[in-house]
Amino acid sequence: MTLLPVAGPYSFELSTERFRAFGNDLANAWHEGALYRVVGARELRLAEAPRGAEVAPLDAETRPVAEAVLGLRFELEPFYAFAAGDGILVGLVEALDGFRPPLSPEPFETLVTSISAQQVSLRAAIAIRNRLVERYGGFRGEHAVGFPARDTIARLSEDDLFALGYSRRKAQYILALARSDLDLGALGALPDEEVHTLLRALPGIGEWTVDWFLARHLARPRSWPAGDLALRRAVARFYRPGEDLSIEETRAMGDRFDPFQNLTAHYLLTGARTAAA
DNA sequence: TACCAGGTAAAAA
DNA sequence: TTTTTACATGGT
Repeated sequence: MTLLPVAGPYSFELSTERFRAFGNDLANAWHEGALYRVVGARELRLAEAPRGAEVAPLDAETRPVAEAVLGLRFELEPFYAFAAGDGILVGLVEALDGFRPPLSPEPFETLVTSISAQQVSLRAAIAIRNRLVERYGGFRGEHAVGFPARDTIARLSEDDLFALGYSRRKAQYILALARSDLDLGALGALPDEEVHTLLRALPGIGEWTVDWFLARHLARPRSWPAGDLALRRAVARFYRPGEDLSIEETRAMGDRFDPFQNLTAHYLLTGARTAAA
């Protein structure tokens, strides 16, 4: 299946950069110019279509997933207008023209992925998480494997997860999340603050994890993961070269990007990775 | 070989 | 209340 993005600024190359930056992700697999992801019992293939090419419409189950992982839910024009008034951002949006941050379409997967990434490098996190997907995943496509279902994980033991390379603490966090009675799908109807309150009641889910959940799953425009080490460094690189920014300093920096903190964070991170501007 | 990497909770001070 | 420590792995 091939998909041509909707109208408006869009760069397939930049918007999918994240899926190539930290090693291959079994649940969001990149292979020869296309992104593969399992939806239900099918494998979705997302690639850039030639201009004017005939594109088969997606069904109601796959379309929202495709739009999420391709970043199509973000509108760039208002952000670009805002960025024109910031001497640093104006260079970033020019260098990254058409970049729309991909969203993580499934809430349970989003949180397990974040727990996997706590404290360790993203390459280490992907390696460990890939073993979870390989061992307990759902439908196996040609390139991608469906992320393990919440109830599949709920039935595992701490030792099962420890054997994959998770710390015992993280194994407990993942089991507690899977077994909790929280309706993760209902969080999207709540304001940012209530999502924070509900998720942070779970062990192992702190401010950073919820900030990224709001940013990358719920696409909340004002989410600003000030505790994120890579974001702190990216902010410093572009706005305070040579300095190290504390979490508090980084949080304070977020105010100047209101109400585009989420897009700004993604442009700074991707800009730092791709040596833009 | 060390040390660091897109945190969090619990212990210690 | 604030600071320090343990955590397991992958990459350099």
